[in-house]
Amino acid sequence: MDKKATIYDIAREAGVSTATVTRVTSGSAKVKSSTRERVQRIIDAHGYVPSAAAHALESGQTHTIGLVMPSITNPYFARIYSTIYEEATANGYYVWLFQIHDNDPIPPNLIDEIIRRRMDGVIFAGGIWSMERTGLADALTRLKHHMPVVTICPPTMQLDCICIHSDLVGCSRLPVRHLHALGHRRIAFIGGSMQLRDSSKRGENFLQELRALDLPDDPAYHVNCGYNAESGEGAVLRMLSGLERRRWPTAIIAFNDLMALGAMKQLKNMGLRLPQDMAIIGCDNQFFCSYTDPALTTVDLHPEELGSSAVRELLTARDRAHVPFNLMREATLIVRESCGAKLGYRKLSD
Amino acid sequence: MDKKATIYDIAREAGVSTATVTRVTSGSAKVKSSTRERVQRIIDAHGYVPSAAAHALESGQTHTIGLVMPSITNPYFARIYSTIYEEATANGYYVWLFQIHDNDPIPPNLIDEIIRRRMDGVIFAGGIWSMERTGLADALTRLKHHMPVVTICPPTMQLDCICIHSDLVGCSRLPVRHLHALGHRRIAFIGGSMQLRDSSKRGENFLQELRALDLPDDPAYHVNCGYNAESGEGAVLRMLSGLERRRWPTAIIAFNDLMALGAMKQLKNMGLRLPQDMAIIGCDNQFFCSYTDPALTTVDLHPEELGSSAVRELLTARDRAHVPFNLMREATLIVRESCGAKLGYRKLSD
DNA sequence: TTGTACGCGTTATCAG
DNA sequence: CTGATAACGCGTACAA
Repeated sequence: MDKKATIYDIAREAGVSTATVTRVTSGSAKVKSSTRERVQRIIDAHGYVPSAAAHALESGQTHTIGLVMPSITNPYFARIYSTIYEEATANGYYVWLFQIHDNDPIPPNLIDEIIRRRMDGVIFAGGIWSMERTGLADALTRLKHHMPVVTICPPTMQLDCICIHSDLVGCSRLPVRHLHALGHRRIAFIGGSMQLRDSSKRGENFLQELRALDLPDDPAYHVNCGYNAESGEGAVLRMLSGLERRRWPTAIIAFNDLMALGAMKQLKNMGLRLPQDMAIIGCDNQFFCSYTDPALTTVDLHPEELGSSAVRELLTARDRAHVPFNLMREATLIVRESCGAKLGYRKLSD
Repeated sequence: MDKKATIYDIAREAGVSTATVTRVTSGSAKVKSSTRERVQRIIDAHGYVPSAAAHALESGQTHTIGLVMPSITNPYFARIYSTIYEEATANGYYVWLFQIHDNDPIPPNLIDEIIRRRMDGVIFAGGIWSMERTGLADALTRLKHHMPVVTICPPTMQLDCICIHSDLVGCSRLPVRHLHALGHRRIAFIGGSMQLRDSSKRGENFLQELRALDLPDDPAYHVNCGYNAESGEGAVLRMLSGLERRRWPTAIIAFNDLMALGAMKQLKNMGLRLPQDMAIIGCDNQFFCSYTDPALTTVDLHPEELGSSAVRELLTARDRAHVPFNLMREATLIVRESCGAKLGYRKLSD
């Protein structure tokens, strides 16, 4: 951590101009090979590396894209981050991750920071619940003034930017149809922070699907809560203990796999056998789905593809006119054992 | 994305000098309040935010710390990242995450990038397996020339920097003693990429613990493999199918919870009851441990505390002489149900 | 309380 | 092939 050499030091020591040093470091222009070697030797001796700040100042580019999302402690977001990182790196960009907390407003100085750093673009990713976040719309508006913005979220708000999202309809339809085909009639839905019948696309779609199949649309079957394993436990407990046994649902669709995990634990604690007494479906196809007992049937939203598309759209956004648009990736049902489909199990329509 | 206003534009439009604009944005020095308001109005109108690059160039500080670690797709690292992020943010620093791939050498241009960006410090975190990574020592040496470096890893290599690590002895001792106290005598160890009896502290400690308790130290009980759930499945299958049933271990210690998860699945597939037929202990105390069936007994290495300590040490490193040292956080055994301790279950010493 | 002028480290342009 | 020099945007002495 001695005082670091600058391009001037290198130039002076090598007896050349700074321009020539740049020519060597950037590798591009023609330099007599003897000069190049001499300069390179000095560079190596000092461990000289050009400063990104000075370069950014001069070029106006930082080769950095910002990524704003909830904690990667949630493995769904970890997957999105990872894929964005890979795609960006492959294109010569670096990703800078900023975390926001669920239910908290977007910190205004976070937005400032992204602008201050003059990033070349930003991706906002967040589940449906965060889209109603205080300050989101303002944040995007400010950001859009400075750089291209891509969001990974349901197109429920008019965000006026490129929006890449998963298949919210399929995400509700697939599990409902699957359960219906297996003979289930009383199907419950737990999780999310949405108000069903209100703003949430996901909830709306679930209800719509139920109605399309002529299934009971009992408010007692909808538990509105968080989206982690603990909420899953609580949701099941609250729902079932508030219901006579004969009115219990025979299947539960969870907002995500985390909730399903909690729900399964609670159901087992209550002495229910899975999938015989209760079928369950999660969402996200997380790594642990194959390892639950029974293995969890779930919906894959293909977050990896959302992430890499987001990067590609962002990186090409500069060359296009600003035309906001939406892109959707279809959902896929991953059938495992938590509904009994593979056991040939079929619920009596009781 | 119009051309962005610079401090000059603001100054000109407000009829003041750039110095005054700085005084307003930095909020510090005395400015006549009428001037301040006028300038601020122009700033707001343009959405002007000073450039970090220019600032960094001028101040020599980026308020950025780099973090290099394996994919946060592994929830253990996700936890470390999150806590580092929080601690850094609380101190006015931002964290820039760089991912390295297991078993790959450290990409040299990654190191260049960190130096180029003139970060104020770097934290290297990585499990024991990555410490033998090609190029790690070189990378650290280069980096140390430019900025303070803190590593979160076992102090097995002479890295000559501040090293924060978890309790590798306790991490082996705790589970072995626990199982021993429950009556287990044949204890196996799966996972990691280490060569037991060789470089790995973790493996060494396990063997040492076995010997201290006079337990059989059978090479067939040590399966060297990866460290994810799939490896756990494979390890169990390979180990048990290579052994007559009467020689099977009665307990398995897994390198981490991921492996334990896979192991449990495989054990159940083979028709074993947990914990009656096989006890199992993981490591890391990940969120899913409470949700496995049976709930997984594990060791908590307190990665959160490692992370926040790392940040604190890094941020104060500049003010101290360069004295490399090690810091250790003790491990804790988290007893759940996968060994039967809570059921009062006690293995016959067969 | 405000303004002037220079340095921060690079790259690009233009001239040689 | 190489060198001089002007930006790039900001903060900070120093002066007024």
